[in-house]
Amino acid sequence: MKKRTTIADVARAAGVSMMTVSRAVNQKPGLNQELRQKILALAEEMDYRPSQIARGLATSRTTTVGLVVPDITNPFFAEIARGVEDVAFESGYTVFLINTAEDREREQAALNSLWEHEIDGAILCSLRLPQKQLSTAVKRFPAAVLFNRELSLPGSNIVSMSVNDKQGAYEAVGYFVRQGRAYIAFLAGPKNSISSQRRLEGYRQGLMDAGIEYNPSLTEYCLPDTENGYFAAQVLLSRRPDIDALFAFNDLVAVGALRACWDAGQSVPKDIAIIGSDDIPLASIIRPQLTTLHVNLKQIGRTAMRTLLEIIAGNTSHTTLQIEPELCLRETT
Amino acid sequence: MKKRTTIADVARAAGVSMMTVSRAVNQKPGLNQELRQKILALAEEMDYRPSQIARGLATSRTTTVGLVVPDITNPFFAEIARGVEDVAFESGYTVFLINTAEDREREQAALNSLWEHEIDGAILCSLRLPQKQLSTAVKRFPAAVLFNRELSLPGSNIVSMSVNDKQGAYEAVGYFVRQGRAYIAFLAGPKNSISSQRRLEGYRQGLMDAGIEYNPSLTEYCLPDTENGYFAAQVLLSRRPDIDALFAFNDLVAVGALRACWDAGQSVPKDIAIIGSDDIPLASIIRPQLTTLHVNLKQIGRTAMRTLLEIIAGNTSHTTLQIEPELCLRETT
DNA sequence: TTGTATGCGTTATCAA
DNA sequence: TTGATAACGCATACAA
Repeated sequence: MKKRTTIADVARAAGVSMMTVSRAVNQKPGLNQELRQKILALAEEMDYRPSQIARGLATSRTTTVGLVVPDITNPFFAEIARGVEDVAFESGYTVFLINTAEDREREQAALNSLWEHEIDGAILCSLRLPQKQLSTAVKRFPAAVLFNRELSLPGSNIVSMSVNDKQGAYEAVGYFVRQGRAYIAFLAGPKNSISSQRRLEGYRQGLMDAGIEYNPSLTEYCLPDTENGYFAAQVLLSRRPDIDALFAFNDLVAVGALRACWDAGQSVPKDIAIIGSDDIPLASIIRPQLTTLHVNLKQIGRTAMRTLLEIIAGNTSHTTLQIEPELCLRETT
Repeated sequence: MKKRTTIADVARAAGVSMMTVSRAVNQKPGLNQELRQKILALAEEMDYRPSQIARGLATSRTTTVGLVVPDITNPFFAEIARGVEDVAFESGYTVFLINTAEDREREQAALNSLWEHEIDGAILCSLRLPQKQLSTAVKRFPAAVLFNRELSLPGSNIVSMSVNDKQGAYEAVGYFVRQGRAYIAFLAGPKNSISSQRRLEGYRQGLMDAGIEYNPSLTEYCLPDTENGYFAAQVLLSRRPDIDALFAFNDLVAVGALRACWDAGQSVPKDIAIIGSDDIPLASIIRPQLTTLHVNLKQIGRTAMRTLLEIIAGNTSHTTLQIEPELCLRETT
């Protein structure tokens, strides 16, 4: 590894002071044009790159942000991450990625780590941490965007972004009801997930408005992947063979459920209709294509990062953002 | 945002010098046991966390690593990223994630950015940058692991990890031949991909050893996703309706090809057999399940990060690592 | 328009 | 076993 060229090296070579080099490099005004050009050329030639570490210490801005997700192998978060990183990159920011694996201790550790690294802001997705711990952790950051998790705090450096899960679930149930389905099951995802709780609300509301009584035996929790969706659906189907519709926590779970229906000899959508959530790429790759609640995930990521940049810049326009899912009809309903 | 507690604050509160606090916090020897405990308790109580920025400036170690991938949305890289991050997290490292979108300028910018942030090491996946630029960029890092890209350099701070793409392709072709297939096509992925070139070699070698002449009209390049795999397969099928086997750059492309076969009225595997690459989760989710070249992606990520840590620690055990893919027979052959 | 002094929070080095 | 001082590379505040 080569030793870094420092601002002092460039200054010496150019026969000027460090400050002059600093001004040239940072596009600051108050500096002769040709001198600026000369310094810039020299810096380029000497392969000079400012140390963000030193700069961070001097300015307490690090041009880094943190992105915390449960699991980057979940396409839902991968899409969001891509959107976040795209905008960050365009804006000169670098993003720390941390997976929490749905584990609270890891969440806490992630937050601590990001804090130690003095990030300029954080985008926190689907955190499970209790309100109090989350609150104190978030307050340490100059800026934060919370995705799928509310947090009412004084101060304008936090904004919450959420998918309207309740409304989405409500619409899914409504669609089933209009199809004449009567035994509507809910594969609820992780029990401590906020999204799951919200969808349960929408699900129950939907049933109620249709005059159907809520029955807990039609709800089953599971980890949000295909395999666990499959098992949970099996449990559901053996407990309640009369199920004729199934709303799933996400598309991964929905696909698992689809397999379970097949293996149980049920035809989809004839015997059982299925609606997933999120519209990840998989939803339109598999056959039958999955009816699902569509949201533009990459766009959500982009918006989250843009919002974070606004907070950092001190122009917080809003304190909460709601994304409305859209029922996308395909072949499983 | 609260102001950070510094080591000076703790030192003042404890009535000792900053160095003593530093020694306590960093588990360094030469310090009275009860004093150490007292300081640690105080630090905890005062919510003190060392600034990695300041520490980085003082030690020129930042406990950060960079991970560069073409696209985190591609499950292949998401799985690897998860493995990398898991090990990094266990080891107290935080990882910068950057997507290059298969774009050389972005690759170069990514490498520059990571360098500015003075990462301790980098894991670079499937870079497209020309040898020379890659070489000078990589030399700036204290340590680097190159995945699916060779680079022979003096110095022992670089190791290359590769999937044996050539062998994998060779085996896929061999399997087709043993099945009695004669018109074996290759959906080659991105033209400037190293993996693609290697697989082409294995593909040609496989044909040659079977006494089949290589014909360029049976090879088609495409971006490595399902949609582009679909289109490329259509091109292939209309140009050569006699195709009876198809080896794909990756599973995403293979699934696209599967659809194209169906839409062309071809039955899989009866009329056309398909073998994918990588064995991403999708491969066993779709029906028919995809025959593919299996590699343990998460494990690759873990190994990459462990290797990087070894280099950083100065115990480089090897300079190249080869991963052997394993033909995993499922329902498309 | 350019330069000088100072500090950011931490650790290395040397001294006590 | 503990502490004082310098240094890491850069930018801010102020001076020339």
